[in-house]
Amino acid sequence: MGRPPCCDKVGIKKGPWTPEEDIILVSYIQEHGPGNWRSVPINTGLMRCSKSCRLRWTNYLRPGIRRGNFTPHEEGIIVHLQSLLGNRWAAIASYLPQRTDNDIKNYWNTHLKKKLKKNQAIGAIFAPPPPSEPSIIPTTTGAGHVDLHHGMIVNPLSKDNSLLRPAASSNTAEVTQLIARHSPFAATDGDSSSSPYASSMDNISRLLNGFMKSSPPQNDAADIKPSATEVNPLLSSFNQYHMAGGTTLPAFNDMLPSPPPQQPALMGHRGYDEPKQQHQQGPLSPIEKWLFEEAAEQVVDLMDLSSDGCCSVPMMF
DNA sequence: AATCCCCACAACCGCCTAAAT
DNA sequence: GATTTAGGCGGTTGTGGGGAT
Repeated sequence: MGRPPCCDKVGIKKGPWTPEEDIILVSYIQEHGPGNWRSVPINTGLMRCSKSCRLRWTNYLRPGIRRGNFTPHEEGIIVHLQSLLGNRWAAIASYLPQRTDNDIKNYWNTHLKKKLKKNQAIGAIFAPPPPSEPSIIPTTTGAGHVDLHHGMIVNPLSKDNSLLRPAASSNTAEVTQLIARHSPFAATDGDSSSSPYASSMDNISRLLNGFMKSSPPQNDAADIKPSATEVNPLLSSFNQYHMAGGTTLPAFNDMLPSPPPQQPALMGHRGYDEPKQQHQQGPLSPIEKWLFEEAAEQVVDLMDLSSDGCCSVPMMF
């Protein structure tokens, strides 16, 4: 009794969103807040299905997301989390609050997977890994990882990830802190994607600037800093909305102490109470902790090496 | 200059889950 | 408890841009 596709109604527009549609959507959400997506096309007159509206918002228009230009640190985090969680992009994205699952997924598929393959090949020639090393990192192309609870290899692509879940989220606070240690966000300015259109805050402010001519020049950076709200009136009003809803647009560091699901306040707006099935909070076992920290250090270090454009050291992936 | 090919990414599709009825 | 449906997520595809020929 599958649910029929929501979008096969006649008259539903598909394909790339236009700035005009974005304006309509943003305006509506600014007024009503995200959620109740079914009513969005009805109330706005957008010829889009609700799903498309939600996707457009969560992946591109939602304030606080960065697009493109993944830093080596982010790459490291993604690679590591992917090895831990498998292709659970939403879960991975929850640890990179400024990134969307779609973006991470795309980046993985187009860049990181290739890197891994390439460097795996190089590694096979130059630097065979010690056999006893726990293979929770770039072991591979993500074809397997160690289930921390059961000490077994789990295929993340398997439909049944149930074994993995507890391990992956056994202590999200610690995981978050660990990642925070390597977090690029506090210090690094991400610049916005080079894409011509469709870039989150850039977009929104651009859209809004159409209405508010007096908008000051803004940083190219799409990253959210507290000051961004001062220069971006829309963002400010978004913040007001978020505040009203019990959330705000915190700097990444502000979010760190609280793990998912509460952690990424932004994530709340995705609607994704990510790891729905997860969050069995509990202390990391010593081995988990060791594995995780060890792995993260290695990945981050390696990513640093690889980002230097230095080829003298064989990389892990 | 024209054509082809490859890559990156935005968007769609279909399945799953949970909430509502 | 069964059914319906909105929302969420991961996989996949379509398309435009840029580089190679």
